[in-house]
Amino acid sequence: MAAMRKKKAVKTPKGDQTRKLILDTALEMFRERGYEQTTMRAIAEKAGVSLGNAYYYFRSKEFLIQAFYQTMHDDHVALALPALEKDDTLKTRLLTVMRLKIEVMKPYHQFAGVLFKTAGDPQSPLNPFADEANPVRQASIQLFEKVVEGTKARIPKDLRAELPYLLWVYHMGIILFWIHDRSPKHRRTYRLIDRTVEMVDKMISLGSNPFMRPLRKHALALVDELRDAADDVLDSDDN
Amino acid sequence: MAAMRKKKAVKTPKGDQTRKLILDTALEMFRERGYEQTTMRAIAEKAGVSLGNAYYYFRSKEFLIQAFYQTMHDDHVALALPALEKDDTLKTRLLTVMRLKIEVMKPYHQFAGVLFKTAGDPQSPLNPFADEANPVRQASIQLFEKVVEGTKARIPKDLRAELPYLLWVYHMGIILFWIHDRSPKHRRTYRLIDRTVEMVDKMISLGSNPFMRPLRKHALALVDELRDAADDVLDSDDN
DNA sequence: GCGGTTAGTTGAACGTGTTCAAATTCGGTT
DNA sequence: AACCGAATTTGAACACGTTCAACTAACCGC
Repeated sequence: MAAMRKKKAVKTPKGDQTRKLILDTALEMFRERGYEQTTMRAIAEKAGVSLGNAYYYFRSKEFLIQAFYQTMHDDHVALALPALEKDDTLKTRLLTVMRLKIEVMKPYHQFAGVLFKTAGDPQSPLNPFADEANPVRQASIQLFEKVVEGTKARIPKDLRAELPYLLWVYHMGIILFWIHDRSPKHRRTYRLIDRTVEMVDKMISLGSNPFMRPLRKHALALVDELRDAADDVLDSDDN
Repeated sequence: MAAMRKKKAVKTPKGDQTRKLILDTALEMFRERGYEQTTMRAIAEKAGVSLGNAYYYFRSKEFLIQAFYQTMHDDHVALALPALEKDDTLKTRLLTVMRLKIEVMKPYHQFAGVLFKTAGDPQSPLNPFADEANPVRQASIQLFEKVVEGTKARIPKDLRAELPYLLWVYHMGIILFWIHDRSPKHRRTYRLIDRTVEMVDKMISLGSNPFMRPLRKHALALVDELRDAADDVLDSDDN
């Protein structure tokens, strides 16, 4: 009941500055040496603060990953929103958003392997799938709401309501692929995006057809159930 | 080139015994207290060996997870093979295998959260998706080969060839769901299995239809590409 | 300016995963 | 029975993530 959801320990501009300094330093070192190779001590030293101070702003090393997520998302939105002004079909809008996401994450490719380390652990507070209330996840889904909103395509209400979430899951899948993708310039990922966006677009058209109503209802019910199961895990609080 | 793939350090019956002792102790403690809460020191102490000795048999704590995978798989096969003698349709065979898998893993539900912790990290030698040569994965796919082999259903060659792998991926998805499933007696997972096995069966029938050949080719090509991308990651060796 | 409350900062200490050189045991050979 | 090399076992040492009690700085009402 009385579980607090506050994350930021920042209360003053001074703290904001220190927090940013530590995060920037950490991300820079993650980029250069990877996550495991970067120690909290090294981050603190390079940032010119004490070890304990780093823990004042980031509850654990893993929380730096969440901050990284947040940063990536902010950058992504900053690029995507203006770009979305121009596109109008669902297909082009989705394509734009997906490509920009890869663009934004590019510098962190070798570090990104850890992103999914906690994704499967229901206990982890960083699991983006298991925590309905996770603000990064919320914000991320919101972007896909914008992708859907802006289209004139006729999409049934039930599907339209679920679509942002579905697209978000799809986008997580693409990121998972990208993490493993070693092809030069991530060509494979871009090709996969091209192909799958096409497929997604077709499936939405198909699924919007009145004839598909029963199947669609069935499939959406299944999706709901999957989501419920994942979200039910917020019972246990600490640890 | 000269990368060695040996995992077992066991050369004598004595070693086998100690290895088993350590593994059994570890799994028992994982069951009771979970993975994080169980320290290597505690395992060693309870098993009556030294800390270093545990590391002689298991390169790291994570490798105990792989051994756990292996154990689960062995148990699963031991139950599944006899059961498969009786079933003959693809649907019933798959249903049997899936239910037994959950049955076997049941005692480890709360520990199982860590199973997917490394699943997303391309670097990890434990990632079952990224290591084509992983013997546990091989053996696991083999079981699904048996599921497919035993059916008389007409399945096109190209699909039949890929099907065991596809079913294995499907089964990993179910496990991921099960990990998050907090419903009493895992009812939700069993229901999901019932539903999805039905769907899988229908999709195989559908996909086997000659009319679907172009779409099937297309989809299988995509699957191949996904697999390639995951497997390409075995370039880097140590660390 | 002063006292007090909160924000921010420090570094020592602890627990845990991991490594390693040295010691011990084992199985076979002479 | 003595010996040798390999397999096994040991425990101390190290590095790193994390915690925490104590300290300092900043701010606010008076």
